[in-house]
Amino acid sequence: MPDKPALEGLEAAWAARWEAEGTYAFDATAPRERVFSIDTPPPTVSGSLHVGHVFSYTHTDAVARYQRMAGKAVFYPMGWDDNGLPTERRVQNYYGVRCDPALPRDPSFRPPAEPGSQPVPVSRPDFVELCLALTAEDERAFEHLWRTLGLSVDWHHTYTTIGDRAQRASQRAFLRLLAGGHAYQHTAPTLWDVDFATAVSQAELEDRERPGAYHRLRFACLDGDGRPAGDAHVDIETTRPELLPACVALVAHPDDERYAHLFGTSVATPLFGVPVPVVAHPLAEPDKGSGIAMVCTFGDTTDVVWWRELDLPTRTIVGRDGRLEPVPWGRDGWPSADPAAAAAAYDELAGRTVRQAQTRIVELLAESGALIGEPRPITHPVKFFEKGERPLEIVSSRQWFVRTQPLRERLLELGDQLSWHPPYMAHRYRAWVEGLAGDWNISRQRFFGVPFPVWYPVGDDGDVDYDHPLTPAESRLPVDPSVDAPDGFDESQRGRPGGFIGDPDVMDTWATSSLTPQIAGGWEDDPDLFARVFPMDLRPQAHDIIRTWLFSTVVRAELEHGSLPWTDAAISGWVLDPDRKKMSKSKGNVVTPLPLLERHGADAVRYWAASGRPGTDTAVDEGQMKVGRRLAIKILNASRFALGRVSEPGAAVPDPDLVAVTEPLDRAMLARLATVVDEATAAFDGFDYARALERTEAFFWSFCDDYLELVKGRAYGDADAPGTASARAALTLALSVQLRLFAPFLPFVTEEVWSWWRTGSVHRSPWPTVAEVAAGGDPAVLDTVAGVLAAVRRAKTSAKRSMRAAVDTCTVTGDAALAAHLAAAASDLRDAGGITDLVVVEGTDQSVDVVLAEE
RNA sequence: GGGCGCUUAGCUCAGGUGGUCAGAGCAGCUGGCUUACAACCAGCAGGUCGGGGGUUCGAGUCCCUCAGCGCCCA
Repeated sequence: MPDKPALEGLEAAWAARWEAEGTYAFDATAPRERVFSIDTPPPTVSGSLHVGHVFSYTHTDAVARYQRMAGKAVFYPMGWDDNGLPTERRVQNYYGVRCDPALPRDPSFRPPAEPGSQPVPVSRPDFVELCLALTAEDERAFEHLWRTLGLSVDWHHTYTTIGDRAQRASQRAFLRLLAGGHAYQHTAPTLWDVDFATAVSQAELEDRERPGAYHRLRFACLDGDGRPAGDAHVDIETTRPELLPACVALVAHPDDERYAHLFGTSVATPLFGVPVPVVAHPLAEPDKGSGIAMVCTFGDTTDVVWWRELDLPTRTIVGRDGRLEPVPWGRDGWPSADPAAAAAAYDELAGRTVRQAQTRIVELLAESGALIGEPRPITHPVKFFEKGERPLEIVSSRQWFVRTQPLRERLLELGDQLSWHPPYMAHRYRAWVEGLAGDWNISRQRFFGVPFPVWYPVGDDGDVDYDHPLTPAESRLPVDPSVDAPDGFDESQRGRPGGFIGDPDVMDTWATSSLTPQIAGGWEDDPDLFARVFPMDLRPQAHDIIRTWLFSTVVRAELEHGSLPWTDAAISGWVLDPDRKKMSKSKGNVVTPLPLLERHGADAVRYWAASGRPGTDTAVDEGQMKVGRRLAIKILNASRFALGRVSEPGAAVPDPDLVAVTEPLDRAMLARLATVVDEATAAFDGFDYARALERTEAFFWSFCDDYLELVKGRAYGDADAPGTASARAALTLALSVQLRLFAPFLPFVTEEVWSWWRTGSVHRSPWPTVAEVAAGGDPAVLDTVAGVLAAVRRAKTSAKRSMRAAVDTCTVTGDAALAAHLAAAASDLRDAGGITDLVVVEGTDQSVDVVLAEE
């Protein structure tokens, strides 16, 4: 035991020791019922280190440490999410490169030393190499952070979301979805980000308010023979006049009297003379614009619904590059009353971006007289890719989908079966599942992801047969169809008639990370491990990704295993900046964690994090960290004092012995501690780490302030005296229990103190039980005595005297119970208060009268 | 527009099933070198628990309503 204990250096020393001794190693022989498995969120390693990581991972770590001490073999792996767009973007910016999948691999390729003004095109294999190299570096930075923070993960169980294991699991799961009819390929309206050149799923959407303008366009009514019906016309209002060539119908609400007479008739689009039907649908909003809308393929998601439900034709004009594509007017589903005029008008638009096309078509419409009045500015919600900067387009393209629509009822059931902490988070999931608008698009037109393990035959005529995909045997996985050839073919046949082509796409990042329990748990690769850890016990995550990560993981576990992936979901809040504002890179208020750890110490930062209640957004608060640091120092000092009392210098500290605790005051303290153990245990069982900490801490401070002061004198006494033996046994027990209660929160300082007098790690010692400290004591004894001691202190303070000042007489008035309490601990109270004469008077009122000795 | 959460001392927050629940820490103020700790200790002060209404013998604690803040989804 050091003379002057300190916190400095504990992190490095104990982190190394834990690693060397395998303190947090998972016992892979433990039966399932003794295993507690955690589906650790894999941090996006291409992102910056964020104090939010420290916050939520500390919550999980506290729970993991509790479960381990409670006797569970804790499966706590660490994953790295290196897959996907964030890594691509970081690599592009870091090296100044751009992936061009048309290029072949360049064996002599070296990345530019400095990013130049123009990105250097590189082949897909070379680009992927760069991604792997950079993420490896990022992973080391994260691992350093986690070790400094003291996460009790088993570093022998790590995984990535793009490594071979992840690819094998993702591809195997995909092949099974395909075989089971849960995955299908379809040319369908697809939300498309022009800048990223990729499809986007519903989960990645966000609405943003953008300025726009209603343009009032006049459509001529047609008679039964498709000729203009005199001057009859109908006006619609649209914010996207450039999509007029893609118009396939007008739609109004079925109950809208104004348009009822038009249902079933046709009208002609201005400029292009395309006959389109007027139809009724309840999603048309009578008080929006003129109440009748133009349906285009496709302007927004409502268009998609109308198109599907009303069985309308498809005329898409926006290409994947966000420009208007050529249109064969008068042929192939592009009817027009005057194809030449339509083509002439459209020639003005083709090749332009949607923005440019809008400007031009408004001019054309104005010239033709079809634009009624001036455009009317409005602001309205527009759909964006959450990472994108241009409004999404909806294009028609070939994509892989997972069928989620038929699962909705089952998914709601599963949501009900999952235990949510805090419970109200279940609403987020339910609302999302109930609002699902379509199946899950899992194709992404990107490069750094898990490829679809699929090829397509190329016919002798050179046409690709998408309807009969070629798939590999599971034993071949992982495969990269852009490099590997399908069974029965060789590489020379790639892209040739009679040969094959590989599916060029990669999977949505959620299609991979929705399998984290399977990837981490060794699904099919290590059946023994998998049987012991799956379904897992806990999914910890933040609330913003309930609709993505949590939802998709539930979908995959249901489709592959017919069960929930875990029993409990612990949803953490966000970390806000010190002014309680959401942190974001653009605001520049992101707090990085390492300086905080260096300034205050890991235990102190963990204390702050663990004070944030489950699900509650919490501000970065260095004040709380300072409190945590003081707590850690207090634990050092109080332990040094207690251990210095319980044995002679140099002698071993005796084992805690409840039987030796005979004094009522000592038993009272232990009885109080028993309730703390009870509350902390119950709180942890409900994943409420913050409550467990708060109870433990409150007890500890009163233990130091009152109990330690009260037993000081007795503990210094003759070792053979029963009172001294009782005090020493109680101190030993109380210290042992409190160190273990604090261990999940303050792993470094508790381990340090534990090492002074116990063998083994505090983190592998059993969680304290009520039975350890239940001596049948009456906690009121301690309350009463501490109350009188406080009154004595008050008297000294108000007399501006030192705490050492002697008290001539202390007269306590109270009922019989109070008198009994005082009698049981009178000697300790006199010692602690410096009281010469302690007088107890029985009476109905309660009071403490203190007469100080002369100075 | 719908859903969820929050609104308790200057600040950050606790307050399972309604009855010493009006609390803690920080900040503030006043004292004290007390042989574990001055990176400490002792003490003091501090709020009509967002507004209004209701249920009840009794409501931060349940119900309704209004207001503000935040998030999610349309």
